[in-house]
Amino acid sequence: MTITLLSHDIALLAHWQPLSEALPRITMDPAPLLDSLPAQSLVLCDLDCARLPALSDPRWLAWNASLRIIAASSAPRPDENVAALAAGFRGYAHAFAPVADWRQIVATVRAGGIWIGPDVMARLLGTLHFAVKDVGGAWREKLSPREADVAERAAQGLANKQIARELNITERTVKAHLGAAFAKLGVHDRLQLALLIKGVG
Amino acid sequence: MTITLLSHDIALLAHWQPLSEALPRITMDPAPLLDSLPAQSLVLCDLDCARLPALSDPRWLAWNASLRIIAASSAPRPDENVAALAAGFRGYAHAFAPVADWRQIVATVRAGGIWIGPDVMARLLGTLHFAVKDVGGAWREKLSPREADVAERAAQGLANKQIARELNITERTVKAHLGAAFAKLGVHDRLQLALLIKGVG
DNA sequence: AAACCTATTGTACCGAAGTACAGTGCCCCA
DNA sequence: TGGGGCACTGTACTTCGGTACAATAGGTTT
Repeated sequence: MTITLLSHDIALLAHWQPLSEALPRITMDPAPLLDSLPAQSLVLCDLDCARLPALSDPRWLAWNASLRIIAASSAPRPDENVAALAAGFRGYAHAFAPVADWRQIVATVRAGGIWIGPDVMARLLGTLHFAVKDVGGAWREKLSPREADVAERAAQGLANKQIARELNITERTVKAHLGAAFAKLGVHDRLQLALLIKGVG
Repeated sequence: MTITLLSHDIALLAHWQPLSEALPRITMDPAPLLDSLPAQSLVLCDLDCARLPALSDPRWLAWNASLRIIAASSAPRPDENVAALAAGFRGYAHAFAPVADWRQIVATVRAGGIWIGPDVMARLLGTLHFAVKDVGGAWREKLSPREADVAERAAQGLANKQIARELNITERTVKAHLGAAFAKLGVHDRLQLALLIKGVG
């Protein structure tokens, strides 16, 4: 099955080339092209494309009903991601993501699925009050109980001094536990620790 | 990597056989088996399996925290799908979906993703679009474009020096933008900023 | 023209975070 | 009876983050 590549960025077209057997279609005005594609066609669409309707444009709903369009953004944002999915896009990813990732995304969509990144999935789950807070909780097993206590609080935004008070230990001990946690988890500071523990980033 | 197949339906086990190099584990009581599997194991679990806990059973949360379980149903229903995701399952699909589809689902989950069908995704977005958008995009609108650039990178764990290099500005300017972002968003440091932007905590 | 927002940079300072190099005491396992 | 992991603490140090008090310049609004 051929893939239609839709972008005005030569570098991006080159990046995507390995995904598509056919040559890219060159067009200055994307709308008529989208209208003319056969049903079920797979399309990679660069959202930075000139003359592209806004995601809120109802035409996207029509196109996405007959086609399978994956959105690409050179600067992905969660809100744009959600808007794209709401507009019916089958996926949303960084335009210059590794080709291997793009292959995976394309394969998922081709199989009738929707590609959704961990970032947006985390928001969805959080919004739904899903009790999956410890999915990805492997970090805890790598730490001693006390280290986990400290790491958890640091990841919530507490200062060392606050953690010390809360656990009835000195700030020095907090630093010791945190340092050990950094080493064991392969991070360098509490922010990276938080992103790891919270399963984002 | 081996895949554990969990079903009491001989026909289904045969259907899944091509997915797994190893022979299926035969068990009458699934719970102990799930307890004993090594972390990160990939499991295909037939929800029609006898003696399986209900999806609301908290043990699923524990299992899904350490394993990667994909639910299969011979009669998929959207509500069951949502319940499965809420229980932490990494995917939900028709048990006798084509093997090619199952391969795709397994690949997606193995890559750390969650496989979600188009129908449920549409329902999720239909009901949650606005809530998610609020969580995900509100902060950006409160900041100037440049402040948002800096804040976004800080929330990813980059140091001021790295951000400065990336945006071709001095570290001082990064600090200025960050300070302004802190004030506008009502936080006091980059960690709280990250938690706010990432929509966690 | 004045007021305002934005983007940019400078110097200087303070406190928090993180690390290096220690030490003590407890418990468990070989 | 060691050795090792864990919990805890100390002093001293460096680096980073954040703020205070500035300045310059381009753009928009009133």
